[in-house]
Amino acid sequence: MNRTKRLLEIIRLIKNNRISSQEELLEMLVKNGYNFTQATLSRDLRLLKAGKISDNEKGYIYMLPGEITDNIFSGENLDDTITRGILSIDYSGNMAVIKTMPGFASGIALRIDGIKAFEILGTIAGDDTILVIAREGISRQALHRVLTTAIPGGVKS
Amino acid sequence: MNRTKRLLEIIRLIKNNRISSQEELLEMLVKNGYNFTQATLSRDLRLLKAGKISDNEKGYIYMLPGEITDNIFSGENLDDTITRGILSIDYSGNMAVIKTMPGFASGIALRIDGIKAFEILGTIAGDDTILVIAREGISRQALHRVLTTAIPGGVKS
DNA sequence: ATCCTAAATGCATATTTATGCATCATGAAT
DNA sequence: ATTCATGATGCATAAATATGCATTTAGGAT
Repeated sequence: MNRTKRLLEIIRLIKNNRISSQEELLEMLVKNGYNFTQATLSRDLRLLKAGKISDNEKGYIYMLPGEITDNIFSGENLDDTITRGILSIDYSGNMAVIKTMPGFASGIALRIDGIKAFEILGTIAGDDTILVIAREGISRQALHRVLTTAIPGGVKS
Repeated sequence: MNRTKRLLEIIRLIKNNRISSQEELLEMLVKNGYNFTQATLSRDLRLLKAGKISDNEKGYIYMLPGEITDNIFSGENLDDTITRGILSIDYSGNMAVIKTMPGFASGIALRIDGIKAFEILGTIAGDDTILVIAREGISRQALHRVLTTAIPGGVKS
């Protein structure tokens, strides 16, 4: 039983494809070695808060909450600022502690919240420190990958 | 036979309400004097490129392209928001992560601190997130019970 | 007016998604 | 270890949504 892994795969598939039905998505997952039913997939999608939005090519496709708000925070100038604002990322237990330049923490936390990553339960920002709490079962590597994705330009960890 | 007028009414209804099914929407429209069937409504919604997105209260609701981002906060009256301000509670390890509407975290954390529960070591509040750290050995269920007590009527998870 | 065409709609039904219930797995409490 | 509670899942089916086809409607063109 590996629900977390399956959910992450579902996220990946939705992000990288235009999927217009659960049947279609299920087929992909089965092809990738997962074995379960549409009923479970329906529940998975609800967990991920996936929605269906209009698409020119395929009528309607699934999307994840993060994909919508994403571009709001993804201004190029902002990216540079954020990258430079981050001083370090360290891990402890299922948390990451991000040190930033004074005053940058809340802005960067906003950015991290913006991607609405399944792996991240939430963030709390002070003035120059952010605490990122990972969902249970998420590995340090996975968390780190999500964070570096959220913060373009990469980080020297 | 005034499709345009009907479409505008549909837009108005979707913008001002949280509608979770065509049946529900159709009922409203019929009550407003329109007379047609679900089949037509389905076609109307496709025309408007309406989509369905996740909603905390009603599961999934219809939305129109463009007003995607403001859906979470629309239609809330700010009076009973202390409880309504809570969007979700998740658990990881011996912590709970409470997501709130922006700005409400500290107020709600204050309330949680107020009950001085033995089970809770402390809370940290950002702008829209609260981290609740449980005493060692406290089960997730116990923590959840304490929190639901601290926040009457606030949580359904 | 008559005819023609394209859009709009209803009806019946297909397709898609959600869910009640039973079962099995997992982990905590005793 | 045993009992209990909780969560995850499948199965069967309900609920929700989309659609093929026939019919009607609204404008034009003659």
